[in-house]
Amino acid sequence: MKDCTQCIVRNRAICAGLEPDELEVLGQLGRRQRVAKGQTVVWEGDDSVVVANVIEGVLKVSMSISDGREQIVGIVFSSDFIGRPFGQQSPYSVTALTDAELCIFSRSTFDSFARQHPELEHKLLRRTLNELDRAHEWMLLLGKKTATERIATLLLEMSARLGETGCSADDSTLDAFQLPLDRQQMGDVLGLTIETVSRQLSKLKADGVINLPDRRTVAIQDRDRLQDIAAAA
Amino acid sequence: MKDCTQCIVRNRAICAGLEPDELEVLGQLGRRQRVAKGQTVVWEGDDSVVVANVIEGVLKVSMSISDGREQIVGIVFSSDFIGRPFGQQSPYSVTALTDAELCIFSRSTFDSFARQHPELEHKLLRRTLNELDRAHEWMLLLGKKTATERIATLLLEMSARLGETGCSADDSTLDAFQLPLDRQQMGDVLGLTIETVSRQLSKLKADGVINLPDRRTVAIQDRDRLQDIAAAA
DNA sequence: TTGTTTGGTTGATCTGAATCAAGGAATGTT
DNA sequence: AACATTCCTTGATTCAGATCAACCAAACAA
Repeated sequence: MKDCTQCIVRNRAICAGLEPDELEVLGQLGRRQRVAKGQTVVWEGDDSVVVANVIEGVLKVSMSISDGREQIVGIVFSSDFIGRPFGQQSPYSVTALTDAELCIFSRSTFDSFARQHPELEHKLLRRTLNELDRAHEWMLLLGKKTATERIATLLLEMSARLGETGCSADDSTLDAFQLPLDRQQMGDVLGLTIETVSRQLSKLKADGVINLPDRRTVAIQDRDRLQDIAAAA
Repeated sequence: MKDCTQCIVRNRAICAGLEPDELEVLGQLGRRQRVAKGQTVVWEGDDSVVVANVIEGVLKVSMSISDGREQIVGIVFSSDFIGRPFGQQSPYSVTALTDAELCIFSRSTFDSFARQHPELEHKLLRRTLNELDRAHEWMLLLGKKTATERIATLLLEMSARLGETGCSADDSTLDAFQLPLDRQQMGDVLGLTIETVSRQLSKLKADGVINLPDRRTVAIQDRDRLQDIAAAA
């Protein structure tokens, strides 16, 4: 990798806060890699050989049962971190939902660099704590929410996360956006089938809460109502 | 607190690995506190004022929806860490399932101590990564597993975690143990109702996979079969 | 243009778990 | 011992979401 100082996720990824000389060293350890939509970069159960920063694109983190049932346990965006540091095996797979660009490190190399740079470990800790919070939210959704509530929650979450740019000012929650997920994947995040997802979306559209100009785009028409539905109010 | 070096979770809690002088300082910052079964030590949505190590006992970590639906998102045992460091608010409640003893720190005090002790943050990071792995496992369970599979998974998990003592040698998965949860709480962990939990337990008993000598105790009769059920094999 | 494929919708039916409803068995109280 | 109370089990019924089954529409290929 040439120059981390020019990286577009420089201020949002875990590398933020490193001193120029440290960044220089880290830059030498990583390499940029493009991955095509659909490509899997980490396999569940395999040795955890790489970790990475997401520079561009959206990826899914998923786990599955032997008979093929799959649960998406996370969706990762630009500037997020992927992979399982400090662990022998990766408990999940990571697959690109869109074409993506990553900044990849060998896991063991990254581990030892991190151990020598407390600031980096601190960033990673905060990030992991946030992810854990999100996982807990999702457990509440999967354990207790109805299909409508789940769909509403997902749409609001996607709207918020696709709107995050890191530039504090315009962390505008988007009212119209492209879903990086197809219906099957939405089902796999929400613990629902493709048909239920489709029906619930149609219902929200019929009720005037959202609009669906085409397969992949969602336009939120009545955010307050969507929020009420998501919160079961 | 008098003397951390005598603490029974000394070698398993995040304080493990601190130098004697650091441990001395940390000891001054914390205080021991007993909590009775049923008592809540952290409230969802409140300012995150305390964090703690669990010295003795079992606690639940839970989140809820305004209408009262509750999901248990974690169960915490002796030597585990509770609370949300580096965060303004606690996203969950923590409630004692048995009488318990904690080693409590003010959150802000703990945060700054941690920032000055990379070794501690590293321990906390590893612990948080493990918890995240467990949360992901549970998302798979909540999103995709059947009632029987969920019960089987819970019993195996409780057997394993109650068996962990930190002494590497006897991390024996227990074949008989006392559940720290009642039926309602089992339902709240598994995303099931009390009736379904009861029926599935009765079924496993009828099939000779487990025995239920009394309300709270479980004896695993056929661990292989239980594992097959949990893994959907 | 006409197939073909892929992804999405909608309808009909089924089913696993929820809900509703009684009891029963421990545990605690007077 | 008699009575609550709490917790659990079991049965009957219902229902939200799964499954099964067509069909539709956009994207692509020939």
